Amino acid sequence: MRAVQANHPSREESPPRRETRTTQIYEAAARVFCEHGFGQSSMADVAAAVNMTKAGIYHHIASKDELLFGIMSYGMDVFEERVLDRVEKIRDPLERLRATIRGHLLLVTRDRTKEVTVVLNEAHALHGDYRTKIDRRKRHYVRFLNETFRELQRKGFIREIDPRVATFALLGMINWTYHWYTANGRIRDTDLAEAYIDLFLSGLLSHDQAACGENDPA
Amino acid sequence: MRAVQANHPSREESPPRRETRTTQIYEAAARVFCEHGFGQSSMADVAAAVNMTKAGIYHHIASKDELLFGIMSYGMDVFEERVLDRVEKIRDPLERLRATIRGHLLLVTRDRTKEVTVVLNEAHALHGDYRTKIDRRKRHYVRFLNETFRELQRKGFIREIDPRVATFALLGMINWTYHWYTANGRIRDTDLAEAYIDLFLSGLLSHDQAACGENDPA
DNA sequence: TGTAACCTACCGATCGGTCGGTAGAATCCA
DNA sequence: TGGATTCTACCGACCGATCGGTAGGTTACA
Repeated sequence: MRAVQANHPSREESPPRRETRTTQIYEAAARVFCEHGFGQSSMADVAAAVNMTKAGIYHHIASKDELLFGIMSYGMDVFEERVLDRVEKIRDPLERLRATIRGHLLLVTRDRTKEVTVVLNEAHALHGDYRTKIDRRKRHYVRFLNETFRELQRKGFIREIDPRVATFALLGMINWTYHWYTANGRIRDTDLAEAYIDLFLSGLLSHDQAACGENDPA
Repeated sequence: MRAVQANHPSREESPPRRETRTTQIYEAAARVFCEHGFGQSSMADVAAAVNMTKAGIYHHIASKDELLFGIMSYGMDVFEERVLDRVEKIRDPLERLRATIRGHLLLVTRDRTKEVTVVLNEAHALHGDYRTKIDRRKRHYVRFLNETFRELQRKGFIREIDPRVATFALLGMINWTYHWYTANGRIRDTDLAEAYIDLFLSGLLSHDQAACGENDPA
């Protein structure tokens, strides 16, 4: 009943999320949904992941759908708080783009917040109002990227390319990492971020043929 | 009983898939799984999509899991037949890469075969032997890309970069398109393919800036 | 003593899957 | 040629299990 906006963590509070039982449920549910998918996970699975009974967690949440929405809302909260809100303030569009790539990628690779991954993975499991609300926040980010590319183009930093193509190419590169990246593998996430920035801005081809030669000594 | 390998379309037959009832079920199921997700779709939904009863479709398939595996196998068949098998023969690594990007992207955007999308979307819904088999085929493609990047590097066409990073960046760009691309939108898929090739190889920066522009203000 | 947190026990609905049965086309044998 | 037989494709009815969710009691703490 009440839970929808009362219980889910509000945006004003800062990164160290208050550790209530409700947030524990959110976190555990995010892990479960992430591993098996929303449709394949039962509420009993979620309950077991927090060492409670199914009835017990229904004291804290209103429904399975609302739980998913709460998780995604929190995922978007984290993204906006830790990435979008900060980079939007950066004046220089090129530096803004670099900071965005870095911030967004590190958020996805540092697996603390499975909620972010759920946002990417279970978009089609949300319906109605819930879907609309999350989509609106996503679209804001897409528009921000589009606008940044347009500005870069106006100022002559980047060559002619459809901003939407650049936007979705970038989002694909970054968001896809949750399919393959493991934190304890051989690739450090900070290295990956810089490699993606470099790859996206300068491409893959050698610059030998360019007049001034390359400026990054490997 | 028998269905597992007897019923799913074999690889030797060419693109125009024989239109049996079984393949109709596969196609309809792929559409349903694609729209609502595997876990959220019931066998009754699948049955309704081919105008049959649930009992009726169980005459053609063995289980829901086997149906998913069959769909993914067919998706991989199509990908290998129409893309991988062809580009593997190309000698020149740069042209091979271009052809791969083009082929792979057009397969994802031309929405004839929802089976390919299911492979991308429902990987975690498969288990055991089924999972292993699909994963092996995917890994073959990843290795092919890795190897191509390594060859490009050896021959000096591309600059120093971890081949795995390049591989997954490329896969992300391409595979992510099914999240946003609509065939009847304003972007033609053939244009998108060339734009991706260009973006991935040459990057985003204007060429006059790329090489001699400012040093990275780290 | 009140209230938040949590439990056991249970609900109706739906799930994946199976049963016995049947219409109609194909096949076989005389 | 034609009746008997078999096979393919399918259905309505149903199964046990599990689903999301709830009613009402118990416990712990203020």
